[in-house]
Amino acid sequence: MSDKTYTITELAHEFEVTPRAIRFYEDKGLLHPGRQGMMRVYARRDRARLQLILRGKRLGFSLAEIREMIDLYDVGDGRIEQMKLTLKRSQERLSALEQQKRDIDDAIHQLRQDVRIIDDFLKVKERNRDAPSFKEFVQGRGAQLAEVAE
Amino acid sequence: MSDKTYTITELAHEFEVTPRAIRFYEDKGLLHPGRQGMMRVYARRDRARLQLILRGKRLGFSLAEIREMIDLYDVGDGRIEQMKLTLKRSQERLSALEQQKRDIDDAIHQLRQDVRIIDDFLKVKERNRDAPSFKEFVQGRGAQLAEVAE
DNA sequence: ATTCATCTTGACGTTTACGTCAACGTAAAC
DNA sequence: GTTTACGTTGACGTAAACGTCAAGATGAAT
Repeated sequence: MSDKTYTITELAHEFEVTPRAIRFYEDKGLLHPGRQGMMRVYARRDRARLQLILRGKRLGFSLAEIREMIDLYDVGDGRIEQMKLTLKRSQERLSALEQQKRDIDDAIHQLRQDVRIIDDFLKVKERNRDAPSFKEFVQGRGAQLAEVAE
Repeated sequence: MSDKTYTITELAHEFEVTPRAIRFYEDKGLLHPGRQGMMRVYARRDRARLQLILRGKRLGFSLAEIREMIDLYDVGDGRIEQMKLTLKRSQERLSALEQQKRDIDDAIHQLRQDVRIIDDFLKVKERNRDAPSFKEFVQGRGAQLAEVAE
């Protein structure tokens, strides 16, 4: 059951990528769709993989890295040593992702702060045409704005 | 006070990039260090910018995107209309980052789950040489593993 | 039978983000 | 004064990730 299949353009439309890109992922070993004559046939599994690929891209990973990640799932019923290696690699990936999460949390935090400062400044200016300059306004609020702006 | 400066190789070592890369960022308008004769002189501000650039890269943004982000800080004391635009752009960036955060949270969640499954499986195997196959083991634990593996 | 839509496989082009020389300037060290 | 260390500007090379034709196969529609 649930043996639904997709053509390449169906998937392309659904995920807003070009068929060319999908074939390219196959060339690079990230997808292995079935064939029906010449045509590629994508199953549920391939769809799931494509989702993984695109999420990986959104997170800034290279196709080679994404391939490594996907290969972790291809353990099948390999030997135990192989699975231990997979486990180790997975844990390393996890650490990298957690680092990235810290990066993004920082970025969000700072950007929120800066957005707020600009917003506040604009509000002040609205009711007081000759309020302090932006630079004075920024000083003492310890934003990244003050560090990066000249 | 705090007018410390850096040479290009100092920064390169500190952040583990090549001088070539730093010059490249300048070519692309992401940095504007001072000069002392021929040589570039990097101040606190430039260092902060370089940090922003590298964090942006770790998050998978292109240099062009990072430049747009940095330019948001270059508002200076521009006209109010300009600052309103900056505010809007910043809020859009914020939305994008929040989307990315959801992506990464998902990825971390799933990877943790999968790591746990593999770990459990290996433990079972350790005390019971002819335990169920990995595929059977995975079934019914609803991991992504089951979807993506063939 | 032929037109049309959709697929296929090359093959070459393009953009991004640097790496890698080459040739030269400058300032301190011997 | 010349070697050494570090800087500079081109200019060309390259890997990744596709885009963009070109030329042909296939199956459904007219």
